[in-house]
Amino acid sequence: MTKAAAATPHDHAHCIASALAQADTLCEQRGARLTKNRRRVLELVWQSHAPVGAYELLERLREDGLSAAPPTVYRALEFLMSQGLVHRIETRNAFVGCPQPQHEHEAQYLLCEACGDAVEIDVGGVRRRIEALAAQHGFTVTAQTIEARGLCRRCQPADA
Amino acid sequence: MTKAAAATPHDHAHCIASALAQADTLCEQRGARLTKNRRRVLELVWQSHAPVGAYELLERLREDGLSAAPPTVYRALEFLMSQGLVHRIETRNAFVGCPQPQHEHEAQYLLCEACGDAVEIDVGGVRRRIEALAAQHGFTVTAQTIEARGLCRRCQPADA
DNA sequence: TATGAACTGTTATGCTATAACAAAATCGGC
DNA sequence: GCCGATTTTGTTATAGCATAACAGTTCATA
Ligand SMILES: [Zn+2]
Ligand SMILES: [Zn+2]
Ligand SMILES: [Zn+2]
Ligand SMILES: [Zn+2]
Repeated sequence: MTKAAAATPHDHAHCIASALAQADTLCEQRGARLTKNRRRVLELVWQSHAPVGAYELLERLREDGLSAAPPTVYRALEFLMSQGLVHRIETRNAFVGCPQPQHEHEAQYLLCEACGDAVEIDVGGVRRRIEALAAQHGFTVTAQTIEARGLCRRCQPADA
Repeated sequence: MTKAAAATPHDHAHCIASALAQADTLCEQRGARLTKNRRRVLELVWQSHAPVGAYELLERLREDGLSAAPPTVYRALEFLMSQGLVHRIETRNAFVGCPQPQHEHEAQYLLCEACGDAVEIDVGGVRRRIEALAAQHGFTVTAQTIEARGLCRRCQPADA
């Protein structure tokens, strides 16, 4: 790990297992093919709650002894994102698993600059507010990126 | 130009002149050194309202006959951003001039996917809403990136 | 004009992402 | 099961974005 451990201690094995199980179910339902590679990349993405770069995933794949090149990873990520199983963190050029892949959505994120964790949130109405204001400019919104950086609960300075 | 012309026809020469004049004044006031290179990069950034990549700026600098390498551009951009004269568009790895550099602020952007233009907006209260929700998660926000993509007024499909 | 601080030049390198094409696996109809 | 069409994967090469490191220059000011 290049970053500190996950901000919130918890049964992370459960996070991983749950994410993979959901992915299996969803892809089954949708007739999408969660192939071995794709599933493995998803599992690697879920190794932590901190977004992970494509080339770090590539290293992990290679540690498996697999033959892998950048397109291997990027294709898998493209598929996983198309299925809503993974989101891209624009301000980090990195990827993180989605805990709520059942319903399609764009995620909003809190990104801890100390431990690296990404927390997906839903700031109710914010997207609609932005769409409404955009409309006043004659602008039709099709996608939004909302990412906040700062310090998570566990990484607050001690004098808080 | 690699993109279509600016979405809104207007006296863009005025945009450029105004931006440079404001930059001169602000840097003067602040004792910041708006050197020749930095001023030239700012002028180049302002050639359009569409965010421009660092390497495109580099090309333009070289067309001036100047010796320039990537750090030349990135250093200038770093300075201009530190002075609030330029904002970075995360979802495009590109940079755009700020029309309101007097007061320090983080910008929110509408990005047209057709003509490339970036419109800086202020969605009142959205940042505070996000900060408030973050606080509920024990999260202290220090910076936010809010970028919406879609179609600007002039780029709407004809059947609208 | 000496001196330190800020800025710039230059070379090299690292990280992120995709193009292009060949090979293999998978699926559906026969 | 076999075959052609489609999808996925392998492989090589390259494009695009950003910074490290160090040397040289300019600038403010004492
Ligand atoms: Zn977990
Ligand atoms: Zn943290
Ligand atoms: Zn203009
Ligand atoms: Zn447009």
